[in-house]
Amino acid sequence: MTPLTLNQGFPLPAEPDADRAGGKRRDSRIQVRNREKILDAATEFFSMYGYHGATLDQIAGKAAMSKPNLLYYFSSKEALYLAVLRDILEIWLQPLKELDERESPEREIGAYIDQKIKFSQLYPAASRVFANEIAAGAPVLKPVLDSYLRDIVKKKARVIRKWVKRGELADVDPYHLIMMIWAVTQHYADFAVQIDSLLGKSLDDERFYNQTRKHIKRILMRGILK
Amino acid sequence: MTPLTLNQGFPLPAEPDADRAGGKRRDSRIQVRNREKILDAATEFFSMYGYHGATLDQIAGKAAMSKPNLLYYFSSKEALYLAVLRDILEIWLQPLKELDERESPEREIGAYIDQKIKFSQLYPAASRVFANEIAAGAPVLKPVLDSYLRDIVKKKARVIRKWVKRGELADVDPYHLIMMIWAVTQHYADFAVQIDSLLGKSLDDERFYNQTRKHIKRILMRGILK
DNA sequence: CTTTAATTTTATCCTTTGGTAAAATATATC
DNA sequence: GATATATTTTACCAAAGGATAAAATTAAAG
Repeated sequence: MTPLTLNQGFPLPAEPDADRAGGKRRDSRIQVRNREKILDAATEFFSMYGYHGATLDQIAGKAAMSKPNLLYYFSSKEALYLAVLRDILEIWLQPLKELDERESPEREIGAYIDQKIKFSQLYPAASRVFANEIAAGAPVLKPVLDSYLRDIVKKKARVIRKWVKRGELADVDPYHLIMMIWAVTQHYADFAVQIDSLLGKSLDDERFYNQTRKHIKRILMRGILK
Repeated sequence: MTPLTLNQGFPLPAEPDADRAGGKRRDSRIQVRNREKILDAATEFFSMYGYHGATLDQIAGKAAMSKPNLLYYFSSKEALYLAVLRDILEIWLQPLKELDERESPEREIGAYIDQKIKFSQLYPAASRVFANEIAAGAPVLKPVLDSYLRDIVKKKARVIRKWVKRGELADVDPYHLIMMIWAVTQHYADFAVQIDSLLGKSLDDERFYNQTRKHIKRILMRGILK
């Protein structure tokens, strides 16, 4: 059970030293390296088995250390999960922040799609952890969605609306447009297995990656440009 | 742990009496009702916590019976999960099968989008279980994806290609098109929490449902029609 | 070198959870 | 209503898994 009760406010964006208890020594080389190894392993297993399904033994094993050793770096499974999510959210959200109303929508939205697809290519496991968290009802991320994400999206919706008003974009709903882009780009990471079954391809294949990218852009752009 | 080893062939489509052991009596009224209650409860919890995170106690509780009683109807957690997946796949796949090359792409693809969005509205939890299974690497469904689904999609890709050849559709890749439709329509079920955070709306709201449906169709259709 | 602090290992605990056994109760059939 | 069968409950078990304590080892500082 344990339906995750970490909603005690999500320190965002990434406060340095979020976990380490008191004011210990500074990040030793080994400290940094081990935390990274753990986070990588954790991302992999959380993405495969979800929060509940992943075990500290697996993660510790993959990170080549004992479970108590892992717990030396992250005080609990939940703390580790939280750290993973924080890292993901950071890179996941970055591209949206860059939408710039002073540029053309063609250029800006095109670049946005490119960046989102790139994220799916580079961090498919991270994408799945995120998807999992949301599908599970966002037990941990809910507060962030309700505040941080909400604000950014609202702001960017305004940018899109401006383009529409200027007549540079068809009359689309900004929110639905953003969600369509999210949906399509993330799909290639979250459903990679399915795509592999159907096409025998993955975004790792640079050829397929580019074909996918262009195809998505073409259809979406045709759909929204005037 | 227990990374799900049920890949011993997936009896599809839905063989009657897949689980019940020998040749017992026929489905009594109570048999049917209880199985249904269990499947509903299981879908809910699998969708929230994933296969590993959901517990038989939770599911049994929701279905208003004891855990051993549940195990009387489904021989194991895995068997239950499999039954849930089978039910989902059935309805998930149905609409695609109906794509008919003799009709216009506008009508057929439009209808397909409608049906997929309807599925997201009616069975959001089921959609999330499915998404979860795929994101987890499809430990159970992989064989089905590789055979059954693969064949159907291949067949329907041919239909789409025919439309392109006839000049009724822009030059789109059939596979990417199908996946875009899946991505966008499922997104509204799988990421419902996120949408609720950003918009305060869900597909349960008939108004929002229709707005979403029309919006998706408009953009996609503009993107692919000649 | 010592001494102190950081890191790792070993042993262990306690709860949760999938699953079983067997008794008890209900339901149906003759 | 007696007998057989189906359903449900109660009591358990063994394994897994998150977490802690404390000893052992390694690294750093003076």
